[in-house]
Amino acid sequence: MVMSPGAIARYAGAVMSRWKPDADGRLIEAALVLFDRQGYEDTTVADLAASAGLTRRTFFRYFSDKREVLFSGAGELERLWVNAVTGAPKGCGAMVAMEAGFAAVAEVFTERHSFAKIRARIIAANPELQERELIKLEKLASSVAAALEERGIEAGRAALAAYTGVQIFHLAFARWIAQDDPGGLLPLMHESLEELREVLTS
Amino acid sequence: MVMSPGAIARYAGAVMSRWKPDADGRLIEAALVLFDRQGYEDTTVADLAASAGLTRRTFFRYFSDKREVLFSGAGELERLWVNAVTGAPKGCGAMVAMEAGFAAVAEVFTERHSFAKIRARIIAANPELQERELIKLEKLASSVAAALEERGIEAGRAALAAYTGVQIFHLAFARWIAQDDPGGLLPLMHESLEELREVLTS
DNA sequence: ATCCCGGATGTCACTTGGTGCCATCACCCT
DNA sequence: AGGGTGATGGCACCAAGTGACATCCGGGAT
Repeated sequence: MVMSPGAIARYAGAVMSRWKPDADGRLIEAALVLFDRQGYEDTTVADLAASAGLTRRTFFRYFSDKREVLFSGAGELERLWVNAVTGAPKGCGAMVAMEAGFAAVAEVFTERHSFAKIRARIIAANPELQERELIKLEKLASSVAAALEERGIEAGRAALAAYTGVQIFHLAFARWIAQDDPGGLLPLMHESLEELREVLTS
Repeated sequence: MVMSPGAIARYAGAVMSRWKPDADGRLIEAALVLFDRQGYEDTTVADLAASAGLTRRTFFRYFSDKREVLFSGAGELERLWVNAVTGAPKGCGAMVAMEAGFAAVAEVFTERHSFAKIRARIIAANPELQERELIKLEKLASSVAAALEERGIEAGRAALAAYTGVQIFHLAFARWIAQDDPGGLLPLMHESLEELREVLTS
């Protein structure tokens, strides 16, 4: 299981507090287990909260809604990608800067292949969750586009590069989930991008 | 206002029935007006139903949920695009077949510019509606990909062409909404696609 | 030691979206 | 005349969110 920021902080020598530590992490863990076992629809927020030793009201203090418990990692992903784009070698083109994000993202996912598989299975089984996933990708693309603009790339080209890059990531991620090699995400992204270049120019 | 299928059928010589005709059309109309005037969140389904002379329960017989009342056209859009792809000249490449869809889609939207503007304003103001829009585009892309496969195009290339085409449509549509020329959608789509080719190969 | 403050949690009431079930009631067909 | 049909209304109910307030313990200030 991936540790939440809170979990790490408390693990690192914090004193025993009044409440069991890592409430958000426990909620995420409960969600993964229960959603996968009995389905998203058939799991109530009260179920999740009880499984984590909390109440409904407290769940909504950590996550703005029931779907969000599966998407807490989206912010981190966005930060990673944006930083990679921002830190790409000065003067390189839009797509090259974009691809710097590929590497950063692929690396962080290699240790989470089995986690990602379960999560993907849950999401694939429910349209509400797919909607949330799509809007997270949209947000990601728009942030990456902003990072490209920051590098002096014209807005239109930045948007095209960013949205296409995220689209490629999405597709490659789906292929990566469907296979068994946890390290194969980066090559899949590059292959997909090459394939797109081919399709567009043929 | 765009007439719903029911409205057209009844308009074409149907006899007076027990109920006021075009219930779904009235609900859509009410949604456009009320969502725009007082916001999506601050409009209840009961408000919409009352405005159309119906009850909450009846609303949910026409639309599976509150968001869906703004997306009844998605099916028609998908049919149009898929038919265009299927009917494209035999033997032409993936992207050329895709672009046949561009023309079909652009044409149907030229008469709905002001409608589309209002609708876009409503959607832009609410994340729930943006999510629904994104999943409709996803569904559109996947159907177009299937239509491309039907033409003998390999699955991977079909997916890339379809998702990219829909992405381009999405971007061009946003630009079209932001301007005043109701006929300019098709050129915008082609320009955006050309721009993408340039970004990808530079 | 006492007091107070702050922050994480619990409790409760309430609105709204969404659904299942049954009643109604005009129209149509035989 | 009578029965079927289909769109609608009414009602009860569950689950997702939300706002307001109470609680309760640890830590710091006096």
